[in-house]
Amino acid sequence: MPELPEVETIRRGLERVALGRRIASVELLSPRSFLGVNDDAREVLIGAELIQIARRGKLLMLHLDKGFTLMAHLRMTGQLIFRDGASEAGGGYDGGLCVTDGRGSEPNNDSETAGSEMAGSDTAGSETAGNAAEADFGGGYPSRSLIGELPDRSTRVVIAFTDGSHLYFNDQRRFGYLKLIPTALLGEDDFLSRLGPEPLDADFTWRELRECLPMHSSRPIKTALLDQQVIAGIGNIYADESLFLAGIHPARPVCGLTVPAIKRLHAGIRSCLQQSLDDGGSTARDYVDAEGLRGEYLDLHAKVYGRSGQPCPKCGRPISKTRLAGRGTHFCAHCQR
DNA sequence: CACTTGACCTGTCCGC
DNA sequence: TGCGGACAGGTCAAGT
Repeated sequence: MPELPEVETIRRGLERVALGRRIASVELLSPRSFLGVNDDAREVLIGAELIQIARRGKLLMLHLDKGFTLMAHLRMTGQLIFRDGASEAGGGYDGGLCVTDGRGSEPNNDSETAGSEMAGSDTAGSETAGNAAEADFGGGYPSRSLIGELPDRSTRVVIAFTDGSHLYFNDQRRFGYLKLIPTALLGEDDFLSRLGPEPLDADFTWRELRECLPMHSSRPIKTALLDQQVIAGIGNIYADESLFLAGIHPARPVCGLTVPAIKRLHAGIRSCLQQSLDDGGSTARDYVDAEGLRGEYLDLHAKVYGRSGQPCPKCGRPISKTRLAGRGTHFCAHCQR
């Protein structure tokens, strides 16, 4: 589940490999995964250069020249995967409107696009999985799509660049989306404009945390942490992890938090996010070895998440699991009060 | 008003 | 073996 560290990892990866590329075509295999597409979209997208990649919370913003921005929210199962040139041409899609350069947008593309992808100019030997090219990159929900052949059945949008490279938006469950909006209107986006502070910013102090928390509310601290309007970027995994590090019970009311507890929580949030970021989130590199995708991801990043019944790393008592605000919640009943 | 639950979606895992 | 159901969780909408 891509949370702040994973999304930031993707931002850095795409910045490294995709910046400066120019869009040749965009194919919507799942139109619902791409918001804000209208008659003007084609004109905006085709020929646009990717000039900057920013992040706010779990939201990625791919800034294009021409004054437009492609927002990407991966939600649960989203992935952004960049492949440098020589990828298998996109044929046999199951439909959907298709914004391409050569011809108009054709709702039916079966035979049309089959061979239309310009044969890569620098098609080398090109290995598939295992030995990814230097410029390949993938991040998001850990699945084999990160290293497998693309497009695959969870591919929703394919962005082809003029140099033959591709950016794939994959999303098994279609919760995520791409959204095209004028950069000048970013501030009016409902979700973006209401996001809380960035927990990894240098000026996010414990006082800042106290300020953004609803200190008079009796709602459980965990649900406050999950609220993107309170703090941006924390999801279920890092909420559980932060609270464990801070020794705070997830159901504890916000109004019951003392200053020392808030300081511990502040430290816990920052350290688990930073730690995960240092580990590179969950990117394709973690999965080159194939076996045990899930296990490795959780081993790397979780002390309590997904470990119910296993011994608490602090006291050795078994980790508990309950439901809070409809979410699986993992904690140590002894260490977290 | 404050908080909880359901819907969205699809792949995986478990039990019968 | 096959099938049904529970489960996973980010966010919004609806419900309590």
